[in-house]
Amino acid sequence: MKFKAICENHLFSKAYAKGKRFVTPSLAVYLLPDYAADRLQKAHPLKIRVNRIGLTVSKKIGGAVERNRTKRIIREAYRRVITENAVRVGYLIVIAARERATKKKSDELVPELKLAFEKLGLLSQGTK
RNA sequence: UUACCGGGUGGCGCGAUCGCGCGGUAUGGCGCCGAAAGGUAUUACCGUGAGGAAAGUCCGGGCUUCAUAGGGGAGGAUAACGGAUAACGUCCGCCGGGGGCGACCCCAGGGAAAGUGCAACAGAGAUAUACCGCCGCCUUCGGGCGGUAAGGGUGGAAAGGCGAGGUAAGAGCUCACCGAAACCCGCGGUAACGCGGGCUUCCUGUAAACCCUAUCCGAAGCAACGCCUUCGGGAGAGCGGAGCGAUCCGCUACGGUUCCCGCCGGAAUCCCGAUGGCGGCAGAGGGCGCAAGCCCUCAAGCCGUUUGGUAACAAACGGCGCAGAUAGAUGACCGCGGCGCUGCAAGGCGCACAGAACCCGGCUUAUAAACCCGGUAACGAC
RNA sequence: GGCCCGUUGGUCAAGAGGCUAAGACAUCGCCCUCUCACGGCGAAAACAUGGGUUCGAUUCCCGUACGGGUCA
Repeated sequence: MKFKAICENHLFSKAYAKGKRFVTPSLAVYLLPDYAADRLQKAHPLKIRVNRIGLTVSKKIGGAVERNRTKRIIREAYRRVITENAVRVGYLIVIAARERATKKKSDELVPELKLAFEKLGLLSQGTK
């Protein structure tokens, strides 16, 4: 399951400044409606609306190995959340790792991420 | 057995399920994003996918650009000698010095006898000196003048050490022995150097102070650079000569491998800047094929064997010939096994340091547990 | 990814081989004042780290750690 990544710095800044925020013990999630969603939907070969997602792991977490591993675990948790639940699309999602995330297994992050998505109103009513 | 010394291997393994990057084959779309260049799916299968340090960026090389011969200066690096290497500040051997009972380890290890500078405090005096002392002379008996580096004390360093002669007292002033340094001769060694002899001299330390000597070095770096795209800006100058003229020639401003000399360019239309993109970036050559691709050969490199060499290394033969991302691909989870710690046991906990970014050769630093080889000392046994 | 710098009290900083390692602000104590401020006097407090050169290193050389700048 692929997802579109955020790489521009200004989108991160917007998400931090204007987006809705929910913080769990090991993650901080920022959500902002994606103004470019319509344009991206047209660009997509299969005409699917997608969420754009950005991962932030600061140097405070550790070296390159630790940070890569943390990003992989968060990505795995995100993948499982969106396959097990129906998630509304057309948003910018920035997930920042807090210091505890390094030691977690991906099983433990799934409920956290799901809770955050629920509180932010990302989950639609119908189950998949 | 205990305590060490030197070198090397290695960097947990296997199997399910889900998932990722790249390449390929099929499937599939001809749409969409973008100003353009350019980019792009879905699904299935196959192949492939991080390190010994990928790190620090401390050296060396390839590669690329700077339109350009050469010489000099400045600046930088290195420093016994011989070799290895594409090259190195690396590696090997050897010499000298220092440390260790020893295996062995450490050393920016040229020149202080070319010149300059510096040596605080202490001390009389730091490259030159007379404070105390010793000796001679004078004396108003307080001391003064002269000689003296043997003795005292200071210091990291005080005119080589010690004995005899010598002297008023002393002094390499003279002599014997010892020590050090330069030079010459002989022997050994490719050489640094070592040993022996001769002669001369007795000279503080510091060059990781300036400096001198020898050798080497152009500068920048893949964010280099090349091409494409769209846009913006600038320069196409002056003088003299030839020619009816287009134009040509010379000089100058100016520009350039950054300073100087010299040389080149002095307008081929060229230069500068911005925007985004592709290449550089995954070796080279050949064959087949419309193409995608497939096959063959060879290099760099890696592994093994043999030969040469004390060794670094070289040569021959055989095999392999291997990641290419762009918010940055190897993960998650489960089971079985391995090793270590803990525990009577069941079990529990842990398995390091750490992530390629143009590519190589080194150095330095980080690194859990385990294994292998060679050697030393002490003790014990035979 | 490349290149280039820096590190001295709590903070800003001078010192560039030897002296008690300046100075300012901040802190603390005393004086001044009815009290506070200002002012005066005094105190405490530092050379990032491991080696090397040197008689002697904060300074010179090498390594390490940390921090910063710059190039699209």
